[in-house]
Amino acid sequence: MSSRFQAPRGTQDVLPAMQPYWSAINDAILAVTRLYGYRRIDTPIFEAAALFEKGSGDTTDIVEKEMYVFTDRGGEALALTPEATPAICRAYLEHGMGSWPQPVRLYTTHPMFRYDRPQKGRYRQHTQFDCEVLGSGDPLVDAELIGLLWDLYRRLGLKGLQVRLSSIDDPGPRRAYVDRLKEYYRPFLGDLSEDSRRRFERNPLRLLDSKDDRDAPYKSDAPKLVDHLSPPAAAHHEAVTAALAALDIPFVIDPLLVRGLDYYNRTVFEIVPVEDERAQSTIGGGGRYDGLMEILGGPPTPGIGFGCGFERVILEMQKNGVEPAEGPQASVFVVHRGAATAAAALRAVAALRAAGLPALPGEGERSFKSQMRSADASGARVAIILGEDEVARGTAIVKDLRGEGGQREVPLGEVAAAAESLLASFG
RNA sequence: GUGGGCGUAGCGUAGCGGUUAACGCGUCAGGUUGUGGCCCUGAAGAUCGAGGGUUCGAUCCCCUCCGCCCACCCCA
Repeated sequence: MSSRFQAPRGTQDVLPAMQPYWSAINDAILAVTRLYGYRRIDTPIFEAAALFEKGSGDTTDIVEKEMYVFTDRGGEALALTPEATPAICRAYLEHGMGSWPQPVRLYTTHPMFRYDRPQKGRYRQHTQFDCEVLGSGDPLVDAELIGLLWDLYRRLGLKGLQVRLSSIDDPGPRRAYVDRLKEYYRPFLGDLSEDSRRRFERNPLRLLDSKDDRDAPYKSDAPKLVDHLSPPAAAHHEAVTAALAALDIPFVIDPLLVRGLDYYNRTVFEIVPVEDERAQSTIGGGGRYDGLMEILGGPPTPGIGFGCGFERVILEMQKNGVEPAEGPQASVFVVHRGAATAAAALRAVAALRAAGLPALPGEGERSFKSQMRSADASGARVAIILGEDEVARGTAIVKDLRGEGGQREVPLGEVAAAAESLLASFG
């Protein structure tokens, strides 16, 4: 057992039984992106490692300790994509999308790789639905983007979700705020948790996000970034909240919301189940990144985007009791027995499929009983039975598997038509 | 990376320091002459996660590793 191969840690097989969830999400994505005017883009599974080191920020956890980096045979330093935004921005610059009509709305679904300790809702390979709007700094775009994601969840039947919104200002004013925050915390440094002391040096904004009880007393009185925004960022934030209100999207301002990527400015948001205390429950999040294109060597180009994890959305769907319909099953099962019937069975199955009916052949070596059991297990509603006697007569039996099991004999050439009319009679 | 819990056939479980490790579901095969769903019978299927140690003897005790789960960190 365990000496056999297993899927690598933190990865999983998506078995047939789970595929309806994936299809439901993909269908909903297709519908919603079409309605909102987003066009699909697919970027490579791996990119230059430096793209993420520069783009995501080389002090972020994603880059510092979670990236799958490797050197290929040509000596290139590559990384399995840990997040989509830098890759899509790279594509924007590489293909001159700046000369397309602005803004450019793009989406993708893409596997993401992060070398993290797996737990529920967190995997080393996961799949994200990702949307980016490039070339617009309009706050209405922020609201529209959030609205798209909200719409998606609604279509998937998710309830009890909440948008958490904040603004982390622009880099200059944010630095000023961070200084003020550090001044506030400096006198208490000795009382803080070890983690928070580390944050004080490396990422002071995270101080506000601490879950350690020792830090709690200081959090409430700390100056909040949203309350001290620079005038342009404040106006932007106001406009976003007004737009969300106009769209009837319920949201709360969460001053403690800090996202873990360096490139964010102004709008940041997450969508979470309201009554879920689990740590890994965020099912979508993103923000604005007006400075990223320049970091990547391009012209100043504002942008905003989000990532949404399929696996977590599925967990949420299950929690909500959403059960996507199974895909199409065989509706006709062709039972046959004996060497002389093999060719007729093949032709019957082919004729059924040609008529658009999902059809499955039985295994001619097995008994009729066994094949009929298979027919039942397959979910088929009609069985075609080809015994040696029938084939010799040039006929086949068409049997109703739903009710009492009535059957009739028809000429071989009429099998598909007979099955079709029987299926039609079921309504 | 840190701390804690867990790991018995495909799935869900029982079990005990000592004869052939049990049950349900599932799978396969039968239940008379060529026919499903219910029912009955039978069979296959587990080196009791892996490796090492303690012991006369370990699935059950100890160590290491692997994996899963939970929390932290962080994130989708």
